[in-house]
Amino acid sequence: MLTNSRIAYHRHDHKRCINAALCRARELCDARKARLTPIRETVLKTIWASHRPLGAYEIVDRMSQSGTASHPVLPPTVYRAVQFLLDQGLIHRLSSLNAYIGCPFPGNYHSDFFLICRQCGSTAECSDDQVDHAINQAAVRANFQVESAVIEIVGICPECQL
Amino acid sequence: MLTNSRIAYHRHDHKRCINAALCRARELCDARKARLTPIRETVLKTIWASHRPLGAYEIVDRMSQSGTASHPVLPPTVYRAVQFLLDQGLIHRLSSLNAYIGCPFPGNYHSDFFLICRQCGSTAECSDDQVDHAINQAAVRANFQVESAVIEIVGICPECQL
DNA sequence: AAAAAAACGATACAAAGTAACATCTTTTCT
DNA sequence: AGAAAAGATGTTACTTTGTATCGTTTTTTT
Repeated sequence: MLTNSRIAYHRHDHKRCINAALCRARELCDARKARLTPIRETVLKTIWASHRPLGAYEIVDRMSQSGTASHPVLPPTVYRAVQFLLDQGLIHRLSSLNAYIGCPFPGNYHSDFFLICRQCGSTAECSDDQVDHAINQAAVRANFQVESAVIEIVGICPECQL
Repeated sequence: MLTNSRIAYHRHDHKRCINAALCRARELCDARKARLTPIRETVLKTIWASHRPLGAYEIVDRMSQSGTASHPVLPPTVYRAVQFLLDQGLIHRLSSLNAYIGCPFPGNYHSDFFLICRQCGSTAECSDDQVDHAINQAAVRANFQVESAVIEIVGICPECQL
């Protein structure tokens, strides 16, 4: 099972996470000749800077408040950047929260699901063959051709259980 | 595996589905002393009458157009009825669609996931121990305490594959 | 029949997301 | 380099989805 749950739910130097994510994003976009513009990078950084998934308007607010921009940041700007980041697989959307979270392993193709803490909001991403297999089995029995899946598990993370 | 996929994706007398669902709903609410009022019943019927999940405003529109009501049906009315039906387990919400669908086996406690056809919108509900088990295994390994899950699979249904 | 609780009607509003178009920047082509 | 095309951003206005609030009606309880 591939997961960032060891990190996501426990104390760690989050600045390193952010830096690593930005680095990796630059690498990937470079390789794909996709343009990771300043705005897109800032949106990605803003998302990563939060320990929990951020809604689009939270991103708008945080970017506006950070004061680094001369213009106010407007919704379409953020939604466009978010769409780019989704297309590049650098972030994921959590349907049940209308919110976005950074992908800890972009580039590697993977199916994914999320463990969302109801208490603190911390969210880990997982990729697991067993889960994929079980879903596929069920789909096959229903003669259903799977294309994509939204799997969002809500519960209590290890830290909040203490 | 418990599922209505045999029915949901194929031709059948849908009026019987609707009637059965309404009957079952009355039974359950009766037993629970929950009040299945005319409005709530109409909302449930409207949801069941559609072969695909319905958004709240689609319910508003269909109920308004059906002309049986003297007043126009307003959003809060529908949202309240929807909340009641969700509480009673008579319908489910599909987060990825912002839409609602009737539960084919209310009353029996069951975890559930959905197979949503990208083409025609038909959606089947499934309950499967293998899937539950795989998810739980993954959660245990992350020390995560599962409380609920949103599992929505998108793909192509048997009919639309032909 | 009176009091309490539950449901509903209506207005107004909050939150999430997008269409359209003008402007600016980067890339491409010659 | 300079012109043309493509891509990204700024801005306004709007659509869709979902709620808070409060007054009224209906149902239940006592």
